[in-house]
Amino acid sequence: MQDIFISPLTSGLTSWVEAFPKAKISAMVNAKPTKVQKNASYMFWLHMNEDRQQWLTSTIDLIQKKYENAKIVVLANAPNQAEAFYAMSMGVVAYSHAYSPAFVLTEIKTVISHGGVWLGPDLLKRIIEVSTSLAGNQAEQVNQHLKTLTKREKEVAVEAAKGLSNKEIARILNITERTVKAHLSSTFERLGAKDRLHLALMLNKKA
Amino acid sequence: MQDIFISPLTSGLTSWVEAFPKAKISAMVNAKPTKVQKNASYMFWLHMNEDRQQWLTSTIDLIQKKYENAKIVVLANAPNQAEAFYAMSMGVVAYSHAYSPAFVLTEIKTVISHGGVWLGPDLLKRIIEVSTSLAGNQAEQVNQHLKTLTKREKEVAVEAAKGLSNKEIARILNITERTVKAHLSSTFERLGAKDRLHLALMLNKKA
DNA sequence: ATTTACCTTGTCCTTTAGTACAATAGTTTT
DNA sequence: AAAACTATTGTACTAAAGGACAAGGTAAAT
Repeated sequence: MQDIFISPLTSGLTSWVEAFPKAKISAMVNAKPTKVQKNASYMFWLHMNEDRQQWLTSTIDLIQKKYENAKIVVLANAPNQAEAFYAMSMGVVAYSHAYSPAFVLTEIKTVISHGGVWLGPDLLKRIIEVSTSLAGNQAEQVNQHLKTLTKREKEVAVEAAKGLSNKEIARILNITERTVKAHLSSTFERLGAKDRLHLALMLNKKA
Repeated sequence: MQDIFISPLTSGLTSWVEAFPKAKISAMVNAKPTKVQKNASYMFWLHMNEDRQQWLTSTIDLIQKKYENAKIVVLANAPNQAEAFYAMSMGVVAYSHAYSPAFVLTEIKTVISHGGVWLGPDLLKRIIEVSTSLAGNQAEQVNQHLKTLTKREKEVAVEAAKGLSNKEIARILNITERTVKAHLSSTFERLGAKDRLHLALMLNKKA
């Protein structure tokens, strides 16, 4: 696998060289690669200075168009979360500090070449925090709530949380509006919700 | 670093043995370790069968209490996202399939021992999708909605979306309850919301 | 100067929501 | 078998919510 560092620097950082002595370093991606072997695989290490999101976007686009299956890693001078998210959403498979020591770089390469994705511990931790409080765990938390309810209460609760009125809920569950109220009342009590709006907020929670 | 596999199996899977021939395998964590060297570092590989969340929780707790700085990895027979999130939130530093090939296990160990955190590509991809679509997009969409409202309507709307009653909103905005209703009514019309619950769902949307 | 958009508040009325107090009947647990 | 939990529905009442109709005041745009 051929490593190519794209950086404004004329010579690579020492850690890069240490990790990958045979890597190429160039200022920009060769749009018309002279010899793109069929089975050759490329790993691009994009050196990211601040305020180059424009450049990042177009460069990644270019690489993805010209080089099939190329792995793209972003090395940021000043890593930041938003940029990392952005890069990953474009298909970048690793995001790390430009001054990461050599062993981290080789580690990254190991992970990447096995089809993995690499993020520094801090970032990953942050992502996990974010996601656990959001989507992933959301289902969990909702379940946590719902599991304290009886079967029927659950059914009523989820409909109510969608914004349906008691009458509508009654119709689709084929019970009386009064019964809906009964289930909702006990639901409120069990979950400590003040009313259906709070219930909805609990079950649609994003925090 | 001493590797300890905690599993109901009497002998480890072949990939485990291949990756770590010198690892110990035991059915449970030794609560009172006979010889916990000061500087010894331990890596626990918890083999997770389905429906053992209880066990997982208590085991992780136990390890964290008895072994300082121990790294904990979960190997799941049937990996699933919710469980992964849960485990990571408890401080587990890697989560993977129990039948991961040996090279993945060593890869995990490499990453972990350098202070990293390891997740399989699928899971990580999912996490990234989730976080980007949430953290980023959500605010956008809400703004989209809010910007069609007047200043005052906005203020009322956000309070209503939190679950406050008209009376409460009136108090904090220092206006009459009637005025709150007026703002809400026009808000409903502008945003096409049926009532305050729908408004809340719109403004708290997680998509 | 006139129109337009906001903010404010009033009264009146209808519809929902939610609770209190009860009751019947099936299921599960102890 | 008795106790506890669940599902169902009734009547009645209180309190919000939301709309209809109306109107006075301010500020900006035409």
